[in-house]
Amino acid sequence: MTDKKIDIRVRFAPSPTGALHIGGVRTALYNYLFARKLNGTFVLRIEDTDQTRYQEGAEDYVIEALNWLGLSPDEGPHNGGPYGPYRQSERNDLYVKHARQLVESGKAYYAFDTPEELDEMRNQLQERGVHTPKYDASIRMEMKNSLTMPEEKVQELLEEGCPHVIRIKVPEDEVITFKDEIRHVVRFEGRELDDKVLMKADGLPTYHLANVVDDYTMDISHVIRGEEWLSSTAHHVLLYRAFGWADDMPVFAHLPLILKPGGKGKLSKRDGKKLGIPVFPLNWESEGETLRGFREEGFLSEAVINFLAFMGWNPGTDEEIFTLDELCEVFTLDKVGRSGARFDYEKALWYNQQHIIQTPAEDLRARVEVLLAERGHTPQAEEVLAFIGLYHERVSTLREFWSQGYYAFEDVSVFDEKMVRKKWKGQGQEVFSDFIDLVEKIEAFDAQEISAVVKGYANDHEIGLGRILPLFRLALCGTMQGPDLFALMEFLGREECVQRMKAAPVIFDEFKN
RNA sequence: GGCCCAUUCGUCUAGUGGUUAGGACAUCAGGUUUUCAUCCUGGAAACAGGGGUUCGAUUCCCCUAUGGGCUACCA
Repeated sequence: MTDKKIDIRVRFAPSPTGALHIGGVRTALYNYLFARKLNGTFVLRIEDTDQTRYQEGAEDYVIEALNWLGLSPDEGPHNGGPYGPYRQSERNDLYVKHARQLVESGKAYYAFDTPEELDEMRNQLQERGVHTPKYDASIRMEMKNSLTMPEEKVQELLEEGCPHVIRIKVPEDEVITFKDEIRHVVRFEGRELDDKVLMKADGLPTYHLANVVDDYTMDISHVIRGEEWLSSTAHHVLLYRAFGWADDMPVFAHLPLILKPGGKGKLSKRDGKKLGIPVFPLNWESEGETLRGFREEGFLSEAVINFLAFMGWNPGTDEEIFTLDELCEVFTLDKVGRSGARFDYEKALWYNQQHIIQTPAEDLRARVEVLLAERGHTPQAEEVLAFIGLYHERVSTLREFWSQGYYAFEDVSVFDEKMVRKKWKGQGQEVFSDFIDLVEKIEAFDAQEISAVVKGYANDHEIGLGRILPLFRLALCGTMQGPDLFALMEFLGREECVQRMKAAPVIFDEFKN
């Protein structure tokens, strides 16, 4: 390694082909943690070399997602930096220059084969019994390229604008080995590798070329990416060698993939829809449908981070709950695992619950207020805080503040019919109106006082709490689940409580019929 | 099919040449609670299989099986 690589520089390099999915977020996270831990630089680079898959808004989505998660890049297309531009579509001159250089030095060549000719080649090879036909050393001398055609002819074709690509000329008898931080030494034989396209017919580079040129010119010290890139790393190593940059190659670290919860294969963007779970950080509108994100689903970014960090990494201790800052302190590449991890939404919910509990109500307020405002409620800050207090330890997502506690702001819309039938009878039913009168007369309407009065009365009249309290709850909430009854009554206030309790018998009687 | 990577409870994982193989989620059973949740206690639950190496392998090596990735002018 030369001197210029002593600084830690890592990059996250998504392509703007849609919403960033959770596997990409995990890759970004590990890059970020690694950079922070070692006082390095975290670069965002947009790999938009595929015009056909480009999607409007995807780049903004990536940046918004990273910002929400707290993984803001130090350098990138939106905030610049000394190594710009950070969009590959704006760096094309660089790729063209380097590709030509490779052709001139004999490490790459022009190829003029049409898609039809390539198909034909593959078909022929398959007929000869080759399972995976490749454009490689064994066949390249039979194709239409600058290796097989006279130089004048090549020049002529180039000048008349004949569609062509540039392919790497893979050295047949070279052995490619490289050290992976996570998988140790990986080895490939040159004869197994195909002559990958470096520059496409549309004049843009493929991932392989752009990636290597950018990582080198941006002084990237560590390439931390998904395992799906492990195989093509062989080509990347060849490219570094061809350019004469072998001594400045970044360190590679290939992360285990995130797998589907139940089925086979890696987690895909479709799985979210199929399984009803979020697989994106933020909502993403596409073709008239909304793909749900963790944020909109009611997750705290810290919980998503914590959950993701533990998919393929662990701190080596029993501790499980970490903030982003804490993760930055303890993260190391050598604690990253090697095998794929199944996406477990249940565990994600648990992390979220833990983080919600850990977050002060005041810090939750803004997001809960949004939730309430969506339903037309704009209570005072103090009231929101009291509401949060009621449900703080009971929710797994922020959305559950509403689904569990809507009746704190609106009339009960659903009554648990089965429970009503079970409880609206006998002694409880007989004395219910006595309790309404009792509640109506409580002076200081706070949880402690209500509890004392109600319990005292029940005790004096030998009424089982189990007969009367469930009716209170059903009248006020419609459900048997919920926070402490007396705290809830305090929140609702005397007037509201009495009103609901007076209305209840009529509703309850209906269920009886 | 070929190449590459991997393999500890259902899931995420810790771990060591000699351990009662540890934790967490989920699950089950108790306890607490006016309910549910939280919380507490406890239970069930794993080293893929076969060969080696070794006094001894879950741990090291090989093979098989299984899983995953790649195999595009996509990244």
